[in-house]
Amino acid sequence: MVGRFVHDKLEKGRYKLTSQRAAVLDIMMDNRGRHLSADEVFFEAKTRLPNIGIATVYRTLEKMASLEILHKTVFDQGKYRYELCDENAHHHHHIICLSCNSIIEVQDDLLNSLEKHLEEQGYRIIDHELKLYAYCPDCLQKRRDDSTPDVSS
Amino acid sequence: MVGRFVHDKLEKGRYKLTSQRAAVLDIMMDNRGRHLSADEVFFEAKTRLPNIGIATVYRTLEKMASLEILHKTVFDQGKYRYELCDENAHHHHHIICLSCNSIIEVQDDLLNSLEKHLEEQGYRIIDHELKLYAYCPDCLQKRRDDSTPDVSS
DNA sequence: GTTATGCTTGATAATGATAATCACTTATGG
DNA sequence: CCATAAGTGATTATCATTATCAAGCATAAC
Ligand SMILES: [Zn+2]
Ligand SMILES: [Zn+2]
Ligand SMILES: [Zn+2]
Ligand SMILES: [Zn+2]
Repeated sequence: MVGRFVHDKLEKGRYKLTSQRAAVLDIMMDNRGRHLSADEVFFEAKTRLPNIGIATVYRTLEKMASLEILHKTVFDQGKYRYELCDENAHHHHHIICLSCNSIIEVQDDLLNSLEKHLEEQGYRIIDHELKLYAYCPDCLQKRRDDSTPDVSS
Repeated sequence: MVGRFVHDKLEKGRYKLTSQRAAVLDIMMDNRGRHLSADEVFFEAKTRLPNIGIATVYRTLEKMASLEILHKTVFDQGKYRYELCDENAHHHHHIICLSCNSIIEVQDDLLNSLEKHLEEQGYRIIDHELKLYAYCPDCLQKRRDDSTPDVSS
């Protein structure tokens, strides 16, 4: 079920689409919008291919990242997380809730003016990664509820 | 040689300024603008306190980060890096050169409009971290020099 | 002083994510 | 079929960080 997008990139690298690689890619596509770690992918992959080895998962994730099929990043530390690349050029950014640790994606791209400023100073900007640390609306609401004693009890 | 800034934060946490902690802080102050890993700090600390243990360095860096004396982040992965916090509230951002891996600091803060936009959506933004990946002017110049054959030889 | 209490330290072991190794299997092309 | 290379699973190695633990050193009571 891999799309042309992924197919082309694999062929360009002359890599075979084995069942293991297909399983990993399927998992990533089934979890679009989430950011999975290698062990999470491995756990899910075991349910589809019980004999798959953890090393293959690591190798596949690494390879797909080098082909720019997956984007590799680190939110917390000591652990990489992967997600499907945006097919259309520019990637997105992330808000990480300081309370529930949920990761919300931001599509706004108001960084162009900053990039332009720096290009004028002689840099050639290739990519950027923005992480905003915040409290999400849900958590803020929950906090309000908690501090408002329930009158009915 | 620790400033009032650091002193106050230590006292607030009721922590003693031992010779080991002072050594680590001195190293961080002597390397203002750089981003040191635990082993780099340990190596330098050994020249000042030959008996200092690696565990103490880790503990001290961790403690100083929790007191917001040091800022802890990860540029490459699998390794934390530390730097002194900006005393005046808002922190800075980083440009990482894709060629020489140098880290250049950016003071511009053109992210306010994005933050404002998100606050309107119900988020409470606390902090952000921006990493720009680029080629620095030096590396771009070097590349130009290399591709221009030397006529005089 | 002596003693008790708790913070701090250094050495070392444990942990945990990822990378490397290696023997075995599976395409693929002649 | 045979040769070559790619891919896999199991296992080990690596490396940064954390946990453990006994000893050292304060500070404050006794
Ligand atoms: Zn939240
Ligand atoms: Zn994302
Ligand atoms: Zn450079
Ligand atoms: Zn910095």
